[in-house]
Amino acid sequence: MTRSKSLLINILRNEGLRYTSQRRAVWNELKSSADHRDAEDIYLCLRRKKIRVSRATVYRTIDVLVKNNLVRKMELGDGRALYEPRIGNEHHDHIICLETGKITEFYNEDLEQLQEKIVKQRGYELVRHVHQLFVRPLKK
Amino acid sequence: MTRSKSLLINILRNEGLRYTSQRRAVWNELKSSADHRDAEDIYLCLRRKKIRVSRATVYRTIDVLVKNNLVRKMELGDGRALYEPRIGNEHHDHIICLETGKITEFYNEDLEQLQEKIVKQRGYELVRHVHQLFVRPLKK
DNA sequence: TTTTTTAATGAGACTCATTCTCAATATAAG
DNA sequence: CTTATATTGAGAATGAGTCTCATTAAAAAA
Ligand SMILES: [Mn+2]
Ligand SMILES: [Mn+2]
Ligand SMILES: [Zn+2]
Ligand SMILES: [Zn+2]
Repeated sequence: MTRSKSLLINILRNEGLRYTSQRRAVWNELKSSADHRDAEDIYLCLRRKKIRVSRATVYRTIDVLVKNNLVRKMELGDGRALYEPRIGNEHHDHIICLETGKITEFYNEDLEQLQEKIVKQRGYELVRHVHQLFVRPLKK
Repeated sequence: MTRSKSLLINILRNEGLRYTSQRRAVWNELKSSADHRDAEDIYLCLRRKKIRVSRATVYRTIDVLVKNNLVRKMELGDGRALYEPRIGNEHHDHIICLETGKITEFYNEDLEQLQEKIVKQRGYELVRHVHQLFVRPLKK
């Protein structure tokens, strides 16, 4: 709590930004999320908790958090972006069940290294990647 | 030419759809594309060639083509979807250069199989996947 | 071929997530 | 406490894509 509060303060200070109640609230909401959430969901949750914040500020704050690696953005192709906190949350990719909508996380070292190898071979350096596996439950 | 024309006719017939000049034009435009193109680009190219077609029809036709595996849809997270023909074009994934915007294609058998293994392990069957590597040129 | 049936089209209204504008407000420095 | 200015909220704007509906054109029927 104190840990991540000072985390946010430091990031804001570094960027020359102010530590406001809205930014604190958005980060609190996001960092305590178990699952992957969209901006509207965060906005509505904060409002329900009587926290005075606007959609614009939710979007603006999320941008700051993403830019500073506190939050990861993910797009599944349905129009709205999902977000998840990155603290205590190692890199992983996602399996999305087309039937239930359930999102499972996975991490595979070989896969990660293969990617690095593939881009290096072509004279590139890997900056980030998107890897999503859309699946259906196996029927037996 | 006759080959892919009858390809389109058969697909339309199968779906109980009509073979129209607009559908022919959109498919012709798309199938002869070397690179990855968005709907607006296709719309504008057809208009420039004096082909009478509307945006709505371009979108509707692309949907038919995607649904029938003549065209692949891809989203890079910048808001507009890109499309590429699938005939004479084996499965591949994409490397996107953040500096130049250049899109390179790659295919790696080990990677494809790893994905299958990963989802099977979790009781799923892989339906489709998105794999994009965002890179920067290696400076030496 | 001509007629009939019905799917397809075009123009533009609409949607919806996200971004922008700008006057009012709050933060942090002095 | 005062000042300078970054931040905020309300709602307008944006933009890719979808929808509506009157008109047009395939293609089946005659
Ligand atoms: Mn995740
Ligand atoms: Mn490609
Ligand atoms: Zn990964
Ligand atoms: Zn692949």
